[in-house]
Amino acid sequence: MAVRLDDLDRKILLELQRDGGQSLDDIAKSVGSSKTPVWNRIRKMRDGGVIKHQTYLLDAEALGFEACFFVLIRTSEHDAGWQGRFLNALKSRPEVLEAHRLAGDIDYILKVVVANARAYDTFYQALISEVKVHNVTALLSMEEIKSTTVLPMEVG
Amino acid sequence: MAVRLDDLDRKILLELQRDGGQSLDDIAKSVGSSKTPVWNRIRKMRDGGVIKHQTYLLDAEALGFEACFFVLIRTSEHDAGWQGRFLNALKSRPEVLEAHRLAGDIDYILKVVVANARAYDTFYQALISEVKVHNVTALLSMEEIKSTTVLPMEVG
DNA sequence: AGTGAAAAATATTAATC
DNA sequence: GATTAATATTTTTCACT
Repeated sequence: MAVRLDDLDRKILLELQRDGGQSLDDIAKSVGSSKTPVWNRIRKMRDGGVIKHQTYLLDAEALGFEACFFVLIRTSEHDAGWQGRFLNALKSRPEVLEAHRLAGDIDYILKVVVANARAYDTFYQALISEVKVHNVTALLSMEEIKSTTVLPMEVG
Repeated sequence: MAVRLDDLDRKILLELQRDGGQSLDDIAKSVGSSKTPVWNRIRKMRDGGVIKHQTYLLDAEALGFEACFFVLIRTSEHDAGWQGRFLNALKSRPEVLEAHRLAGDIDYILKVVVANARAYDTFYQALISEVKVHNVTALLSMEEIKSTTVLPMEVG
């Protein structure tokens, strides 16, 4: 791990996460520094891979994505060929916003965002026809209570 | 919902999500338009709530957050008082990046990001001492296969 | 490593078609 | 509503401490 961060770095990261549209001047003021050091630190953290990228977060419902499912998957197949095909299937499908390989008796969890339950079923049928899975449980979100991308960093 | 989007709007949103650091000129070029209309549309979508906010996504592991848990919660209590306290507990804890109320026999799912398993246990003990829950299952992520905030929009 | 000023690039507004 | 031009802001570099 090459990049070492101090408290000022963490304050800057917190500001960038909180509002990525601020000017350097605003960030410098918030963190008690000035423009150039803030800029140098941001560049350092970007080059070092601490900052992955910059994006705009949209309102899924306003765009017609009314259904969010968490999908729990158990599989009996664990060979490399199956796993490769499964991973490719997940990566190629834009409805899959997140996918994790798990410890324990559930093997994978997915977060799938689609227009409605019918669209989920289409996704599901396509997935299981492409790769064999032993058991699938879909959990339907009724309400998004909280959603943030801000990591729980501690600053002095 | 007041905001009606056409194909150019969706192309712009896709670019903003893909790389939120591009200049208006670059976006205009990508979507086949010019600066001013792109800017007007972005403002309209921001004012209309389609664009929620702008942020920087960080590398959790580089910052020392090595553990990600999905937490499945069943509860026997469903009265308003309990629910209010539970929601406040989730919203006030920065380790909880996502929380959804579910349909079906599992009532809630959380995404919790912490430094390590010990930090998760601390979080868990604090949570259950604050609000009573019937059953908790923690799924530990071994590997993040995919992670994106880009919604699966279709453009012409 | 931080400060302040200068230069370059970009965002924002306005005028024009 | 799009295009181009004008202005204001902001980013980026640089010289100095």
